[in-house]
Amino acid sequence: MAAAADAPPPPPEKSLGLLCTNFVALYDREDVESVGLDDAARRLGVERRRIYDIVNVLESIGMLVRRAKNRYTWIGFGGVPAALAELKEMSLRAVSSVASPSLDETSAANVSDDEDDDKLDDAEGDAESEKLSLSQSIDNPSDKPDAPPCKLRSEHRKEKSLGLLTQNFVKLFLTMEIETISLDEAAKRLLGEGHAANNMRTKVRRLYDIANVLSSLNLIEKTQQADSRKPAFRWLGQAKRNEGVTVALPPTKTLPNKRAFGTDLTNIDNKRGKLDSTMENRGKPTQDGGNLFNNLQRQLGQENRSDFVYGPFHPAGARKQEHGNRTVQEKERKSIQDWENLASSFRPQYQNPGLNDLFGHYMEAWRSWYSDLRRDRAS
DNA sequence: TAATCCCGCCAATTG
DNA sequence: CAATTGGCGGGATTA
Repeated sequence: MAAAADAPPPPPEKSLGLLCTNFVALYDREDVESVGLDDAARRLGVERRRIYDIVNVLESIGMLVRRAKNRYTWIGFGGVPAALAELKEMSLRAVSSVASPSLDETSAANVSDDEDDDKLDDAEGDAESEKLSLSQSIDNPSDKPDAPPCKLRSEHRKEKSLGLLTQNFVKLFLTMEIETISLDEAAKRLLGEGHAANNMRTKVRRLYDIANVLSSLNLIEKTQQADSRKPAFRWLGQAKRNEGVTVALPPTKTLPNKRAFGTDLTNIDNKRGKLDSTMENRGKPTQDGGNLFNNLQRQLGQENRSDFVYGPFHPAGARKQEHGNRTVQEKERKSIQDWENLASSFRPQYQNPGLNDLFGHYMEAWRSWYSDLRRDRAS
């Protein structure tokens, strides 16, 4: 019972969407590079489980990278373009079916789910390699002497992961011909052929979660399906079709173009819960120190002199009503295909896997030491 | 009532 | 083995 309760009563942000908004507001800062799960859970006042949900989808979008147990590296919105480009390319690549190269609809990324299927598609370009484990020989006390199509048990789980679902969901938007899609439809699409009725219900439930998070990031927006009144989602993010890349990211952070003074704190609204004081953002003087990733990004950004193009910022909670919209409504659509290049610049990084790994470990150590050093006030 | 989606049990995975 | 991850879906909330 240590007295001292300093931390202001952990704001009870319940909905995943708001939670995500707060999560971003909390870590999307120049001086942030490491994110600890326990820390996040504590700061946001929610159970650990919820943090996993957020972290998983953010990672699938390139805003975070897992560094170690309980530890993630914050990349921020700067990592989104690259991830999206990767996803887009990935889905375009998968257009080829089994044969007959001529005549293709280029429609839809085909991904299935269910029992067995899906060809593993790892996340963005970056060291990846999950197999490599020989110790994973827990199977087979009998039969299946050989089984080429035998998926690792471990993969089966990943196939249904929130992260993968998120990527597939996004891919859908990046390749679709229509601009709006309902969750039911999305679920149907993502479920390939195997109609499993009950399976679908679960899939949709997951999509609700994902949609909420993506909405809070302003990558999608809930609308009405053209004619019918079915709620649907519209893609707001960048990297659509073969166009350049438009951006509609929330303000705050990245590039000191113009210190947008106060005007941060993107958490408002309180649809579900009743009232909430929302977390307060203490203006922390960006003491900063070393920040490899952000620096790297800034550097690249400088090289491409493109900067971000902040689109209209949505109230983050703009569910449906939005009268009294006093936000700058610059529908300006600046296509910056340079992002594509930027994406390429990121990928190469370290060819040598071993080196990459080493570097990773080194970073991890450094990171934990650093974060440990400034474990926030509290003692 | 139907559309949403919070909550947290408990099974995989890791270390 | 304990701890960390995270499917999954019952059932509470809302629209």
